[in-house]
Amino acid sequence: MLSKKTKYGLKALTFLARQKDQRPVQISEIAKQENISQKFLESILLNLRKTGFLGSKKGKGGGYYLIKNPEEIVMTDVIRVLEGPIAMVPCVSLNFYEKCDDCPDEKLCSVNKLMLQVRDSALAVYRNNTLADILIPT
Amino acid sequence: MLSKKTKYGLKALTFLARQKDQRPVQISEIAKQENISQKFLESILLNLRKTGFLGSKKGKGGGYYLIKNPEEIVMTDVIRVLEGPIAMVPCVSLNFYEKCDDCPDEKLCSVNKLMLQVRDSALAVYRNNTLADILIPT
DNA sequence: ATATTACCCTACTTATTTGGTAGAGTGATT
DNA sequence: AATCACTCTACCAAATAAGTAGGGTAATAT
Repeated sequence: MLSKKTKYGLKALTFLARQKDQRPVQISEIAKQENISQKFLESILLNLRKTGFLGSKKGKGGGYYLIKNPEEIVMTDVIRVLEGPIAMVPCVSLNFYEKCDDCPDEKLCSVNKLMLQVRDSALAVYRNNTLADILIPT
Repeated sequence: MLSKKTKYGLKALTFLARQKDQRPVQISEIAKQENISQKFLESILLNLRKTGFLGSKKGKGGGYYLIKNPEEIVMTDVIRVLEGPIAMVPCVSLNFYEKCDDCPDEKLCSVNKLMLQVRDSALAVYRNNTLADILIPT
C-alpha cells in the first residue's frame, strides 16, 4: 500500500509543476488546494528539499519551488525518497538489499523468483515516467 | 512491502507443490523445513484452506495438501487472498476499489495515473505465473 | 531597523497493522 | 479409548504510519 506521505509528496510535486511561473508557493496554499494536513505536508516538503527536488525561500513571498524541469524528475528517484524500496522484499532490492534470515539460498527461493519479476516490472514503469509524464493535460 | 503472511503462505504452497505424492503434510513439518513460527503458519494454512487452495485431514497421518495442480494456481488469486489488493492505492484497484476522500476527480489525479500503470504491470506478472512456474527446478 | 512572514526543527501522541502467542476444543484414525 | 493434528477464539507486543504542537530562525518588505 502506498503511504500517504508518498501520495501527498507526489501531489505536491505535480502541483508545483503545474504552476505557470516558478515563483515560490506557500505550504498553506498547496495544503489547501490538495486537501492535505498542513503540518504533515511541511515535513514532506522539507524532505523533498533536503533530497534535492525542491528549493525554498523564506520570508514574505517565500515558499517552495521545483529546482529541476519536470521532464528531468524521474519517478524511480521520487518513489525511493518518499516510499523507500521499490522491491516488495529486501532480497530483491537494488538500492536497499538485505539477505533474508530464513531462506538458505536466494536462488532456490520461489518468493525471490516471483518478486524479482514484480520489481522489474514496477521499475520499468517508474523509469519510464517523469513528473512531466504524469501531469494531466488540461 | 510484502507481509510475512504472504511470504510464508507462498513458501508453504511451494513446499506442498514440491511433494512427490499428495499425502497430507503436517503443519509442524512445513514450519520446521521453512523456518516459520508454527502457530503463525497454522492460521495462514487455515486461511488457504478456507479460500479453496488447500485441503486438510485431521487425526493421525493428517495435515494439509494441495487440492489443485500447481499449473492451475495463478498468483493473482494467491496474492489477493494472502496480501489483499494488488494495487498500491484503492482508487486503482480492480477487486478492492474505493474512492479517495481527497481527490475530486480520479481522471485528473496524477497519482492515479501513475499507479494505474504500476498495477497493470504487477498484474501482468502475477497473471503470468502459476505455482508451477515459480518452483525451482532441482 | 523592525515587524512580519513563512520555512525549520524537535518532540510527542494516536491509530493501525503486523507478527506472534496461548490454550481449549473438535474430529478422525488406529 | 487414546492419540494425533487440525480448528477456533482471544489476546498481546512491537513497529510503523499519520498527524499534532509549538517554539525557533532566517529572509523580506516597508
